[in-house]
Amino acid sequence: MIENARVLQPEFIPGEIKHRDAETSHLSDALNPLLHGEAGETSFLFGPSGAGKTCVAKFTVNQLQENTVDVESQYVNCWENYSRFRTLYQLLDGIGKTIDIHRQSTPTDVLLERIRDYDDSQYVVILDEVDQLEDKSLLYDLYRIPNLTMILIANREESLFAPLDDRLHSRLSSSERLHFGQYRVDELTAILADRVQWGLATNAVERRQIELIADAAAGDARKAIGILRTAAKKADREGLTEITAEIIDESVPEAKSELRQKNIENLTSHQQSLFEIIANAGEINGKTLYERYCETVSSPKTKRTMRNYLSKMEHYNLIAATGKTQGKTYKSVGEAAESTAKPR
DNA sequence: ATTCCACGGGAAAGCATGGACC
DNA sequence: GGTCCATGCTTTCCCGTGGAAT
Repeated sequence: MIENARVLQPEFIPGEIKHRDAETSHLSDALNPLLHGEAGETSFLFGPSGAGKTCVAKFTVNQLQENTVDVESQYVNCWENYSRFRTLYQLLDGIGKTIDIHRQSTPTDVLLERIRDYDDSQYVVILDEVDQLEDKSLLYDLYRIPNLTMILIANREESLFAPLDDRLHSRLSSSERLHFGQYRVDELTAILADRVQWGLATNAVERRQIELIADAAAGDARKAIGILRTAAKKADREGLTEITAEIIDESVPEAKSELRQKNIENLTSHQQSLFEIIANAGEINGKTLYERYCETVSSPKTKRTMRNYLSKMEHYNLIAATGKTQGKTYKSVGEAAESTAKPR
């Protein structure tokens, strides 16, 4: 059934973008100076997840690079590279200047300097999930590099601007800001239909079933494609030639837990046992959680460290914390908590 | 009003790693 | 090779804050 798995991957960028014409042309205007060898304007892309921000950014930059030679580009996910060093390292990687820097024994200043020294060509940089960046002053440093153009992506405008200091605030306030809304069901359906056409065998799924998926995704394109991918794989496994409504029904929660399982595997063993305790308890307060954790693990970390872990897990949306101070309790996110928290 | 204690930020110690030097 | 040093990352220590219990 699956003929081209690549187009079902979350990072796939199609050759044309549907239902984001205004955003795409707006961003492409901001990048226009690059066609004449000058730096583009700093742009901000805001909007909920799965609204096409990353896709539009990558697509527009790709398009730009097809029309001009002397532009380098790099995409950095600041969620994964949240430290100043890691982000800078990725940026250097984009211009092939990481040789002899693999080691950590290089001060971050040197990395920044090396980017600053680079003036072979214009450099476009997409910083995704930029609100996750620990040290926001990096944006200020990057902003001051003449031939560097930044495209900054974040979920909510406030979450990015609130922690910025005045100096950066005033610099960036004049930048281009693009707000993305959620996709409507018919828009998602069109996006999915394309993927179906490119990636699946003909007649593998009916229009009505595509709408079903679009509806279940609640405006989130990434989620929609995830469900489609899961459903197609499932149908393949079961030897079906068509994706039925039943398959889709089963795939919706599966697609969700797939991502979740991935996140869980990224945790250290200590974090995993914490997660299991929370999942099994349903809801638990900090004190008893720490007590049980100490019983479970052979050499437990400090209470303070546990809190660090917990905030990280909250960050990953694996658990949710409610209440403040004394009354604060933790619980795992999602219904199928017990089934996903299998010991390893 | 007072005490208690969880929370979370910042400083500092500890750890792993790779480079320079001998 | 062996030793020391620099660096980023992780963990711990320390402490102010503020809500809850007494």
